[in-house]
Amino acid sequence: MFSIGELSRRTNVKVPTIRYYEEMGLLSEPERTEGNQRRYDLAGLERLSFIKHARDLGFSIEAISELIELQGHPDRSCQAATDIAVSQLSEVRARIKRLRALEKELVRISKGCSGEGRSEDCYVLASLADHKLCSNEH
Amino acid sequence: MFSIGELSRRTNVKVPTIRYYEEMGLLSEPERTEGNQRRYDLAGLERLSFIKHARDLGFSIEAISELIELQGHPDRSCQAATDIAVSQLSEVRARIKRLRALEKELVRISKGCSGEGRSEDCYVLASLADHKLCSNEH
DNA sequence: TGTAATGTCTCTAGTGACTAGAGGTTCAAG
DNA sequence: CTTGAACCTCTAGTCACTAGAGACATTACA
Repeated sequence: MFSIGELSRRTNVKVPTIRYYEEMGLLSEPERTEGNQRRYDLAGLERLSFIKHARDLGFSIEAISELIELQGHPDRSCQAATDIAVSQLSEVRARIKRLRALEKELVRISKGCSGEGRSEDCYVLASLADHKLCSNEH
Repeated sequence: MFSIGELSRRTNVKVPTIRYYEEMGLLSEPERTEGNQRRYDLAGLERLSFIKHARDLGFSIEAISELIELQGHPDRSCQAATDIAVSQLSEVRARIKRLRALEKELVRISKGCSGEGRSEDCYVLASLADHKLCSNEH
């Protein structure tokens, strides 16, 4: 049995975040000491590790809720879990694509100005003011 | 002179967002009709286009504030503007890097499960539960 | 056993960048 | 002059936390 601080250290999830997950229903309410402090067991640790890992991979709290639901029903089909993972993947890919366009644009804008001139003539500011100077859509 | 709705249509920025930008100090308070409705001129339109473009490129409201500050002082050095653009660029690159790691991981996890089995044996769920199954750090 | 330091409790409010909705007023077209 | 769309302000909600206040519990050490 460990305290919330101990759990925090072992999972790298901050204490208030653990309490937040509990409030959101991702973690079931743990046992308490006589003095009302939370005490966790191994199952609690594993559950939190699962959540942490999924969050690190960018899954939303809602998606994680669904995944946990599934874990609780080992006999059910795991199609839903696969769907969630696949849709998460395509979201990540979409974000990458978008960021690459931004990167290109920012490189172009940054290169245009040495930072030595007066802001009146700054290419960075001009580029932002006038979309027509942009090389691609975004 | 155009109304807030007209401005919204021309810039593709939603009406409540325009009001929000005004509240945040990005847009100066426009003239009003006798009936208290906002009326914008060309300067207002250009200012909002600038903000929109910068937001699309991922600049924060705060960064945009600074850029607008600079625009208001054409005689000042534009080093600050360049700095902001460069740091934005490196942030974008960092995000891309991270997302690419996640992408790789999600591909691996998704491939591991056809979605046909029972959730008990699902590789997606197993991967999330056990970080050791991961191929890389994240 | 006493005490001090650290940890934990609940609760409220703040973050960023909006978005939604209520309830009321003004404008432009016909 | 009427109707309906657009506009006004204000409050509250979103997501996933984070920060802080003020009170209570636990632990380490003397």
